[in-house]
Amino acid sequence: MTRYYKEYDHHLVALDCIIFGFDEGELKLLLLKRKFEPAKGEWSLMGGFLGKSESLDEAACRILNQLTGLSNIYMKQLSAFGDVDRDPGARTISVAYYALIKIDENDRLRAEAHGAEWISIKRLPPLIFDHSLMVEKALEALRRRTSREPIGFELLPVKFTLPQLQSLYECICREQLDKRNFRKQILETGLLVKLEEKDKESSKKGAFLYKFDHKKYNSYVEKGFLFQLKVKSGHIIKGNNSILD
Amino acid sequence: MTRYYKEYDHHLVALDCIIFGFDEGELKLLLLKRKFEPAKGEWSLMGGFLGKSESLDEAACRILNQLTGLSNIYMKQLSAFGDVDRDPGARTISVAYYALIKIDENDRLRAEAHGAEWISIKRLPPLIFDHSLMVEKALEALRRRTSREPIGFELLPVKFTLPQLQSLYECICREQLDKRNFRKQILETGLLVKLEEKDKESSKKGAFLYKFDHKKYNSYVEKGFLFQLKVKSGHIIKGNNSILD
DNA sequence: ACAAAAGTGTTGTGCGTACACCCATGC
DNA sequence: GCATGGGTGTACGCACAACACTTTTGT
Repeated sequence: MTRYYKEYDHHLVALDCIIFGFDEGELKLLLLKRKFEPAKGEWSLMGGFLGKSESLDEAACRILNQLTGLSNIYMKQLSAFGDVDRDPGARTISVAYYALIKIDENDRLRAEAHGAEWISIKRLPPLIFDHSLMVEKALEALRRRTSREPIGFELLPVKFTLPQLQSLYECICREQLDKRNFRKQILETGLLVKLEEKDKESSKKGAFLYKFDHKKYNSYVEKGFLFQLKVKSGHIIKGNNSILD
Repeated sequence: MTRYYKEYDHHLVALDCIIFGFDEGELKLLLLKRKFEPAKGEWSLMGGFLGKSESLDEAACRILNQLTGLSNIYMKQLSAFGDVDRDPGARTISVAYYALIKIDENDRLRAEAHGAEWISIKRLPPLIFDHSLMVEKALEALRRRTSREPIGFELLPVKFTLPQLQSLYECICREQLDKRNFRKQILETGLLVKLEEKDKESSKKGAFLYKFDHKKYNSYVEKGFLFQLKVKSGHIIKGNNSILD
């Protein structure tokens, strides 16, 4: 189909996925040890190359699916990374995506079968190339988006407790929240449905389970209502003069 | 330098620039009529292709410079656009950047020499390919960023009046602002320096000129202070289910 | 009975919002 | 002298932040 633009350079285009999960009260990333040169054996994001007949979004979903077996996942483009020497293997433009997934046992096992591991963002190892930069930017994007959109639920099981939800928000925005204010604020939205069941995993008393009312949320969105959780959406980073957003 | 990844597809990578300016009380875009096929003669963003030995950021700056002659411009990456058929000329990945520039006479003349025109965002013509989508996303990004960062000053002359600044913010957030509240809020930041001079262009009485205190702002940023202008940062768009941010 | 986590209301205050009149100047 | 746009202060109400005790149940 190339009929025009013949005289211009062509480039490898890669996709890299920053895969967020929430488990054991910690925000985690799914990382893997690279299985090929260059940088074989070092920690890396899950990545792959763009094919001729797939869009960027499709390629990102394909790559996420390869590692996790999951589809229909919350996934957003983060940014393109295009420094000339970012990948020592070859000039490669990488488009990074971040994904939010609900970790469960199946995913965990499948990921481990691929040599992947869930690692807390508090204990990240050094990553290859510019992957650490991607992770940093993904965290900033996650924080900003959390203050505009109820995306926390993408990281929790369908049924979750309010203490769990609060703990997740505390991880994302890196500060303690007041239990009463948090519950009031989140319940006021009317987007949580209280269930009859209790979860007794983490306390003797047990905490009521809730689920997120996606239908109601979508109807709010259609009406143009804005969901705003008042949460620190991220500090300006010292010396952050990058041209990247 | 390609030593690895030989078996993967290579792609054309384009850059497209959404160039914002503010003039005659309106937010404007610098658009041009395409000079080559396909879609010759139609309205388009300024664009170009990524070369072998330049980063994405560098290429975007080069392309902006070609059209405007300007460098050291406020410019941020918006997003990569990668639908398979987005450009009928050939499979092309486009990375869009938005730029904020201070329109002055010189720029205007140079732009016109290239067949470019400043067009109000209220009167945009249809654009080629997915360029209208890019513009829409750039506007959303501009609105969000305006609420987090004092970027309005990038669109005004070095010396500007408060009525001018207010008018700019009103254009960006699409609502009338109260004069007294606006002035109070913006002056409270301590980031504006009042000059002795007045601008008499737009009123008999004349309005005092101010300049933005970049040094003070940078020192605030270093200290981690957050600049927050309380302005509508953009509505959720109905049916906006794109995977793109 | 005690430890550990869940659940529940009230009060003060600071910030955002609403609002109306005088001033300076050119024509 | 009048029309045009620039400049200024206050009062109210609401939404956010701070805060402590009771309940349940497993051991």
